Amino acid sequence: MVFPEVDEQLAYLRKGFSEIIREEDLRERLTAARAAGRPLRVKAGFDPTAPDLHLGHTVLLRKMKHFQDLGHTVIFLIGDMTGLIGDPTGRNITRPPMTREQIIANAETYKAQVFKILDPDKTEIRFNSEWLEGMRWEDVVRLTSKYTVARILERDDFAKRYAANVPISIHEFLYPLAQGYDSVALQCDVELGGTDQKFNLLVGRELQRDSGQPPQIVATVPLLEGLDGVEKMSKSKGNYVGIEEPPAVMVKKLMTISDDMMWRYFELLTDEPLAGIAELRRQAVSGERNPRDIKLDLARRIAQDFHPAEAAEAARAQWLRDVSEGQIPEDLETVQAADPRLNRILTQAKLAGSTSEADRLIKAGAVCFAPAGDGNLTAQTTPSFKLEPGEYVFRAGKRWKKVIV
RNA sequence: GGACAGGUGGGUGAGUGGCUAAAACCAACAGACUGUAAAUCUGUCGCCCCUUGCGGGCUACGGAGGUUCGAAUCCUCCCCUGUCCA
Repeated sequence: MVFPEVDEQLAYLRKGFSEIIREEDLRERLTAARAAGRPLRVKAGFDPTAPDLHLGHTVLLRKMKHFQDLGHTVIFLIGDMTGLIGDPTGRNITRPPMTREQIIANAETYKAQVFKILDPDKTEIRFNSEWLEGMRWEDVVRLTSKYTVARILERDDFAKRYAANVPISIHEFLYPLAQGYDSVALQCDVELGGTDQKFNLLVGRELQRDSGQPPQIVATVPLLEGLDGVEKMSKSKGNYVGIEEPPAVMVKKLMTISDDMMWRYFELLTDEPLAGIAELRRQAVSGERNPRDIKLDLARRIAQDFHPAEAAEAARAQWLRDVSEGQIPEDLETVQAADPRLNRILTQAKLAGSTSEADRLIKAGAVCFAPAGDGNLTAQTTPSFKLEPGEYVFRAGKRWKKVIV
């Protein structure tokens, strides 16, 4: 195995991490690995419950890929023990433990998604139940004795919850230890994770040192803000772009980010070098290029990571046509409506969640329609307005449907 | 084991017998303005019905009962959370 020069590797790896603990150690480890012709073992852990990946996850996956590009081995660790136990943290929701079958099914879903970015030949997929499941009570107690309550309470989110009198269950203390133990079991050289994982990642160093292994290098990636630009991207917040979404949806969603956010997306989600990003930014600020076009190009590039180039380009063109020029979109979903009253049509077409909501939309002037083929949409603000039978194109706010009445 | 505090709409959080479908803020949705971005302004923001009216009905403040003409608000029991003491 031949690896690039250490300096070259370091430069390639550095971009996109928010912190590397410690960079000198990484240099040393890279040097030793190169001399021995041995790839580094780089681990990142994933939750078995969320096999629906979005761009937020890809920030980390992209860094994993970068290690692979340099010839190193990446361990995609699925923390299935958590899933087997069931996590009662969420207050009102009792999350039932997952069955082994579910976990295996989730893992398959992961593979399908993750290999859009990672190189399968350089990826080991592992489950932490492999070593955690066989531990005896005695082993677990010994593991817990390696850490103190005071130290574990240093973890930011524990500290905050403790201060705010928000419950913390004992088993939550066990997760950082389990995660750290994973590094011991896998003899990791490097562990990657989000900045929110820093504490857990550092526990791995302690436990490795304790068992006579050189402590792993810890590298954290920033958490990607979602489309709203404020909260971190997450499915439950609805501010996400899923990597399995069609290119047109990706582009449409990405175009709603603020101009400020797009530089961050460039940095974390594309391979554009920092100097290139700075140049684009200059062009936008100076008015040399319309920021919209730069954003559109960003959206296209991101879509292209998960779809063929032609599809991404088509999505870009479609956005311009549908959204920017305000034309009636093509390929509208067609729905049958049995009741000819306007508010019923909206609920039947799922343009509104309830009749009450439909009434509100209509009164707010958000609804207009036209017979199919006729480009002149007319607004209608009477909820019980009855339509003649026929085929119509409907718009409710930003959403469109074709409806047969 | 004992004493105390608390559980309200997607979130934070007011409200201690009728004026409360429930303040305020956030989120969300819509309209205006734009590059259908952001920001800003305006409106909406439980469900259902119609003759769409500042209309009518139903459901809602941890759970189950009770008091009352009337309860998120008072009482009883239960469940959950936190604090202090042991």
